[in-house]
Amino acid sequence: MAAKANPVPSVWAREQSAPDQPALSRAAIVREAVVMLDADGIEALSMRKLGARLNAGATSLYRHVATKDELMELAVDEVAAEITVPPAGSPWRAAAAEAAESFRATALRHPWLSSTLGQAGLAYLGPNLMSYSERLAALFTAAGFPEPSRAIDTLLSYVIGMSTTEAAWLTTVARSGETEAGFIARLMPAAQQAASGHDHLAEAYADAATRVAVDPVTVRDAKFAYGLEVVLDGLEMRLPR
Amino acid sequence: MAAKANPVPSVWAREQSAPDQPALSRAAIVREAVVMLDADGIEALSMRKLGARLNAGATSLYRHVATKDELMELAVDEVAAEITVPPAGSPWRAAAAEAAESFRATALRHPWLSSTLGQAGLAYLGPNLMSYSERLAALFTAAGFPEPSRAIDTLLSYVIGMSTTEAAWLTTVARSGETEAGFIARLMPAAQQAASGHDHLAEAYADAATRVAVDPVTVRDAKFAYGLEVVLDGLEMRLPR
DNA sequence: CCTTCGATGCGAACACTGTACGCAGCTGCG
DNA sequence: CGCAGCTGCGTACAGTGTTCGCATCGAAGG
Repeated sequence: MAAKANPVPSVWAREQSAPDQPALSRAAIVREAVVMLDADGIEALSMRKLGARLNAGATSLYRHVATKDELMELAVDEVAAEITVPPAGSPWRAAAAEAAESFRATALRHPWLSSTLGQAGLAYLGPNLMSYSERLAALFTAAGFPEPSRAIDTLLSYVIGMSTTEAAWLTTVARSGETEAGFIARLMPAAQQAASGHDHLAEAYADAATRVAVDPVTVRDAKFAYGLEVVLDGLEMRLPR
Repeated sequence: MAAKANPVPSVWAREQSAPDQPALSRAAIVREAVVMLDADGIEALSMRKLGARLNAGATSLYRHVATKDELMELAVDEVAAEITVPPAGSPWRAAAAEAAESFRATALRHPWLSSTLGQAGLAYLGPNLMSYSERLAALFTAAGFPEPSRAIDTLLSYVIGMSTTEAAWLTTVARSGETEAGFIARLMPAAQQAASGHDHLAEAYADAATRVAVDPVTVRDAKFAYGLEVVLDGLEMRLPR
């Protein structure tokens, strides 16, 4: 490995020159990548297809983006701008809930976000992610948390975990071409059979099946809300009284 | 490649099936896949390399496994057997904490587990995962939770979210070839620069840097434990008294 | 004993992937 | 005008998952 002056070369250090928009630019590439990711999922994005979508050759993209991983990091930061956090000083609990719900909404709008972010650890340092973290830190500090970063990590872990599995589920459903309720109905026999011999599990599946048949979206919303309240209750206990 | 094109076929030259290794079987394939995943990470596992490791051609594996995705599902279920859950009726809170910690330990032992599981949604129905869910359901039901599956989903979301980012972090560190503290020290300048202008963030980074320089493992353990207590506190409030 | 048959291993091939390299053409500056 | 550097891209390489048809082989059936 070549030793380098800058210890950790970051995408964000290199600034893009021309802010105008000729056909091919980093901004245009990232924007189109997000469109493709949203439409066809993470494994449908290839440099060649992305290039074709931009009326460019595959290898032309490498003039503006060092590698595909870097492109993914840029795409994550692009959509991270959509996550909102109420200003510091807002009533804490409602504000935290709002931030969490905004994260979930963004993650469901871009189903590749959660898993990509989760697999990145803390290595993504894009400006939008940084400003997002900063706003969260400001909110929790103003609320009076003695260890705001701990509280934030807890909330984010819950939100990321729930959003990742939810997004994965929705992706699977979408790929099946069926409606969510229909897909569940088709999956049910296999699930029931796998659960045979496991009493609690079988019962839970049966319950879920009847409830979900009514309105899967509401069920998922309620599930997320339940866990969110649990975490917020736990956090509130850490606030100095 | 240098397959011995033996010019003089002889009964004696032909090596006999050695008993040293079991023939190709689904179990052997999955076992070796887990070994490779643990050693070199998820993107280093290819059907060809796995076949070579088993003294078999790449395509031979397809006699026992339908697809690589199916192989991953089998691998997940294989290591899922390592996660322990205390028997139903154990003191609830300690038992739940124990189950969560066992999950985390398994996820860190097999850093590909969390992300693979998260991306699968609820589609994995292997026997070990089912029995794991069943034991959790039994534990939470016995504890008296009115909606055990909700409580379980909450706890699991937190644990999966935290473990995924932690495993990703450790993978990144391992790939750098440095010690964890050393990697952090090298990453710090970039992080500080990215955080410039974000006051709370910069302070949080500075705090983390000094604390982590002492012992990163303890810091991560404490971080997980904090969030776990938060979630358990929130859950305990849902228990009828 | 010989024959048949299903299961198993595998070499070759296909359609992809990410990316390095070197050559062309354009643009803007001296 | 000349030239330097930026931009696009065709080609190529080393891989990937997976399909297909052929060879082998152990056991079962006559």
